[in-house]
Amino acid sequence: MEKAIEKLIRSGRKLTRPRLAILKFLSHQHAPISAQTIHDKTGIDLASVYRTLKLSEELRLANVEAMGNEKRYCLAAEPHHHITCRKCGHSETVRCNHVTEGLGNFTDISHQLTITGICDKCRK
Amino acid sequence: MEKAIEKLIRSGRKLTRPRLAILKFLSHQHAPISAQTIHDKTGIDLASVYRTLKLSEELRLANVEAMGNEKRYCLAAEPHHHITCRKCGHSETVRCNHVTEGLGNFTDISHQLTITGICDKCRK
DNA sequence: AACATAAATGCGAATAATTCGCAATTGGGT
DNA sequence: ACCCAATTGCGAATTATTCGCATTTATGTT
Repeated sequence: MEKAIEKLIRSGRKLTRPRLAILKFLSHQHAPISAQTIHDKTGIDLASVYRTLKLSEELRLANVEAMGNEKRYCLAAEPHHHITCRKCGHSETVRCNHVTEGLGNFTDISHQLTITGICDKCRK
Repeated sequence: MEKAIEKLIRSGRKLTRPRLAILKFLSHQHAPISAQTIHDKTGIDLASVYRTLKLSEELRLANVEAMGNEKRYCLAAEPHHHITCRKCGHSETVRCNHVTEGLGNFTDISHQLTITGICDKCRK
């Protein structure tokens, strides 16, 4: 989380109470989480949650994935992804060696790997 | 595309005109595309486009990624992903060896890798 | 080849997700 | 402690996605 806060400040933004609360909250999650849920759990205004998440995406403090019809976020800290059960939603962590240098004609690479499967509890 | 059609039929669904048109349209894209765009270009009713895309996601005929605030789809044909420029949106294809067998406690794996970067044209 | 019928479409209306506008507040420098 | 641009919170607006239902259409059967 420290890294995210640093980046935020280095970008010239203010480290506000809501932003800190959201980053802190995100840092405690073990699975990607939606704006609505962050709002529900932290009480921070939904529009502000969206603004912070959008900013976090831009500054790449957080990664996003499409789950159902909402976006879910997690801190882009250590190289990792999640694998999520398509039946029950249970998530586990998957380590990964991020590619960050270059790929083809592209530089400044960022990536998000969304993995789904069926977990052992759901496998009948 | 043939593979997608096969899967669709094997699932017991009808191979309808709109579904075929959408799959065909998707198969011609070189970058993931939104429901709205499919509707615009094919004239198929937006609700039907959504229904077909949702079904395609469920049957895993197509992969989805979150781009901006809409979902974008591409056929889940040969193992590949896209890398997209965060400035201009330009996409290129990235080959990949899909993991499909098992990962941790999970089976029946599906994954979607969303990669962004800055393309050479945008790199000043 | 026409028939029956469950599945799918198209349309309009509803809901959910996300963003906007603006007055009030606040973090970070001086 | 003061200033001021950045940010918040709220409500209203948009945009994305889904629903309900009458009509149409694939597909199996005669």
